[in-house]
Amino acid sequence: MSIVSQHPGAQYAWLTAGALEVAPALLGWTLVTNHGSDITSGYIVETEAYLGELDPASHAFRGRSARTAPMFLSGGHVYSYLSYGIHTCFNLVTGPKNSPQAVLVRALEPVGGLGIMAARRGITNPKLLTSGPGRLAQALGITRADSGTSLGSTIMLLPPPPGFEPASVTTGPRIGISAAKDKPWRFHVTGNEFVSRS
DNA sequence: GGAATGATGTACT
DNA sequence: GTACATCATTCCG
Repeated sequence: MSIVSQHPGAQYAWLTAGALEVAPALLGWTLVTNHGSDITSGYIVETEAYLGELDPASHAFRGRSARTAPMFLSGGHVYSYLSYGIHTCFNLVTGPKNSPQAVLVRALEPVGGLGIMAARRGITNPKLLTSGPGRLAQALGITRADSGTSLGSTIMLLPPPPGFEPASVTTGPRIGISAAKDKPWRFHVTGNEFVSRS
């Protein structure tokens, strides 16, 4: 049985909460992508919250543009963009419609489709497959074409498995930004070896 | 081990 | 023209 069919009723309504609530709550959820027969998945172990118009580090800080329009959709949509000309970064839009907020998924612990991920990444070391926003997007086959789509068909989010113990969460400043560096809006599973930085 | 750097597209000044 | 929510490689110690 595939990991997808084990969780046929994934619910996304809770993603309309604020990014600061959703970002830590996503830790331990499973992100799944399904491209034809290529199914890849991983536990979310690192996230960052971006608070839209209130947050100078957010792409939505200066308002809506063609690129950032998906951030203005309701929670449960996808916002993906090209970073540094090379890497795709994957975000989950949160909050109600026209309240631009998003959670950047920065690292996964690989669960399913390791061979597919390795082929997409061109490497085999499991620790380097999904430990970073550009890396995980490549491993899961997420591109800018997914920006503005909603969760459910190609990209899915599944609750933590039964019996999953809530992990200890470490909070700290976000990575790779120049504005609002003091805001502790990065969350990761304490001690997990797949986070992009400890 | 860590620091520096090139790659390369898009948005915005 | 400059900055950028990054990564892999190269250099130095």
